[in-house]
Order: sequence, then structure tokens, then C-alpha cells
Amino acid sequence: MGRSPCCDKVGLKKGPWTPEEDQKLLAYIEEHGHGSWRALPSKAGLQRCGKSCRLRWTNYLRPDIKRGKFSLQEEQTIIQLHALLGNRWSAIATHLPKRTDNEIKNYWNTHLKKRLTKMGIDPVTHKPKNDAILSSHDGHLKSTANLSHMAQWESARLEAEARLVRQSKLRSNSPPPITTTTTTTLNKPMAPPPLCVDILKAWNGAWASNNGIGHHESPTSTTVSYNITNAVENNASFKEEGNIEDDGKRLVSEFKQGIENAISGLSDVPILPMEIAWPTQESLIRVDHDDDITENINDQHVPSGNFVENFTDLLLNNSGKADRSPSDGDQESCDIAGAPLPMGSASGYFEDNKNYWNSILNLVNSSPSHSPMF
DNA sequence: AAACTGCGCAACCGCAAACGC
DNA sequence: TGCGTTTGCGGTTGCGCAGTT
Repeated sequence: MGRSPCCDKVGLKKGPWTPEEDQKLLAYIEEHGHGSWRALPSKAGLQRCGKSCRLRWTNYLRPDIKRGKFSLQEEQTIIQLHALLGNRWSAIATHLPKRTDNEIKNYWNTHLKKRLTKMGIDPVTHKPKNDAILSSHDGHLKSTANLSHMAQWESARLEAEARLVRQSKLRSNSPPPITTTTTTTLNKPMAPPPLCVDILKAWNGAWASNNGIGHHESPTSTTVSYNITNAVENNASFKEEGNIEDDGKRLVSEFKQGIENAISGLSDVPILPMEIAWPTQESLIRVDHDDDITENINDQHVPSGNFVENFTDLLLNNSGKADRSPSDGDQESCDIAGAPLPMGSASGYFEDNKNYWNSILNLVNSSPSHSPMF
């Protein structure tokens, strides 16, 4: 016995919404709030299931939705966040005010993904597709896959931790349930922000502060994980002390400090930002699955995060335009599918990493304090 | 002008997490 | 603590429209 679809009930309408239905839904929510979605359709006089109503509201009718073409800034943000978060559209959407996860997902699938693919970039890993071809060592392929896999796990774990803390914050910080027009859904854009960036902060803060010269440890190491976990737990503990505001400021400040440390310490500390990391053949010697520690991974110059930044710029600069001539290439460039890509040569590596972190820092700084970012 | 093709996007589906009793 | 219900999320589908043949 499988679970029966929510719209199985006879008489429930499916398919496109009519203006009349929209009007009914809008009017009801404006007056009563959505309350229980399951109960809403009958109360609002709609022959729809609650799920359909919720989707219609969150993806289309909500008054705080911005429609229309995505700006260059938004495109850049999506690409960067996708490199960081993967297909976690809701998480990405929280950093793009007034855009829904569905809209972002659609835009990615119909525009950005294709653009990346055309340029020879794997839209999943944000790495050049011929990376595999360039590498003749199976071991390297394995290691790359392992690293990517590991990064995904770590990313998922961080997301889970962030969610936990967010829940704690929400519970301790949110006013009692509102039964008027300002429902929880209506409040969504104003809700306390997700903490995935806080986690990044913790990550980078811990990473930068705990990794001095010669301290080569993967960001997925237990040390860093411990610090992140502590940060998360400390963060959660603040709810009891009513210091959420201060805590938030502290976290933001630490995040920025972490990135700044990372930037200033680039010559000493190779940065390996999760799955955006783009290990070279030499940089990856072995990935230890048992303890999640990557050995030797940081002993080499790793042209990593800069790739996203450079690539994003390239994408935006080239969107819909002819490819640049390789002759005006930056330093050493690699022509992939006709598109010269700055590959982060050894000479430009540190500068490129700096660019990457600056870009993330800009992203953080450019978010208003009340934005979903913080 | 009709048929075909590709694209964009709203909406659906099903799983899993969160919630509440 | 267990279990049923509700909600959120990400993947996928299908329809309508525009461009092309």
C-alpha cells in the first residue's frame, strides 16, 4: 500500500489556476492567513488540495515575489551559491530576496545550467568537463570523486546543523503564532535567516584560525568539525540566554573575520572551500575514507575557489556573446569548448583565491543586516 | 499555413523532515 | 516515545507559446 496522492479525492481540481481561484485564495489568506493548508481549500471555497494552494501561494501569489528577468547580480549569486550549496534551492532562495526556490530552480535548469554546459563546465561540480580527460591517473579520478563525495557529505552535515540551530532560533525568537494576515508564510522573507552562512563563517573562522603554517588539515577534519559543532552549539545555547541578537552579530563578525583571515593568510594557508575546491592532479594523493581526512591535499597549490569567481565573471561577461579570443587571455588560460577559462595558474593562484574570498565577503557585506542572509 | 521543435515556467509528485498529540 | 499528520523541498512533467522548417 503506497501513500495516496493528496489530490486523489474525487472532485479536486488540478492543473492551471484560474484568476477566480487566485482571487479566492488571495482573499482568504489576506483575511485569515493560511492556517492549516489542508483545511484551507474548503474554507476558501476552492476545489483544490491544500498542497496545490500552498504551492500557488508560495510560488506565485505571495505579494513579496519579484518577477521578471534575473539581474546579473542575481545570476552571479545563484552560480556562486550553487557552487557552495548544490541543488539546495530553498537555501539559495533565502539569499535572493523576493525570488522563490522554484523560480531559481527553473532559471538554473533552463539558463545557467545550459550556459555552463555549453562552456564545457560540469554544472554539478562546477569543474571543467574535460578535467577527467586531462587527468590520466585513475587514482586521481578516484580521489577527485572521493573528495567531491566527502564535500557533499560535509555540506549536507553542515546544512543539517544549520537547520537545527535555525529551528532553535525560530522557536526562541519568534512571536506567538499569528492568526491574521501575517502568517508564517507571509512572514517568510522576514523570518530569522538561515545559518548556513553562519556555518560557513564558523567553518572559515575555524579553518583560518586553526590552520597555521604547516598545519595541513582538511576542512572536513574532526578538529574543524568540532569547532563548527561548538559554534553551532554555542549558538544554540544563546537562545537560553536571550542573546540571539548579540550572537548573530558575533557570528557575522567572526565569519567576516574568518574570511579576512583567510584572505590575508593566503600565502600560508591554502583554502579549500568545500566542493568548489578544484584539486590538481598532484594535490590529491590520497583520501582516507575511514577518518574523513584528506592527506596531502593541502600540500600543493590548489587552484580552487577562484574558479567559481572567474567562471562566474566569464559567464556573465560572455553571456550570449562571442567567446573571447585566447590571445587576450589572462595569464595561462585553458580553452574549453571554445571558451578560454582562467585556470588559476600557479602564479595567479593566491591572487585568484583572494578574489574568490573577496567575492564571498562582498556577498556577505552586500546583504543588508535584515536580509535573509543574516 | 501547417507541422514541427525547442524553450520557459507553472504545477505536480513523492520523499523526508518537522510537528503535535 | 511512537505514530499519524502536516509541511517543505527537490525532481520532474506537461502545457502553452514562439520560432523554424
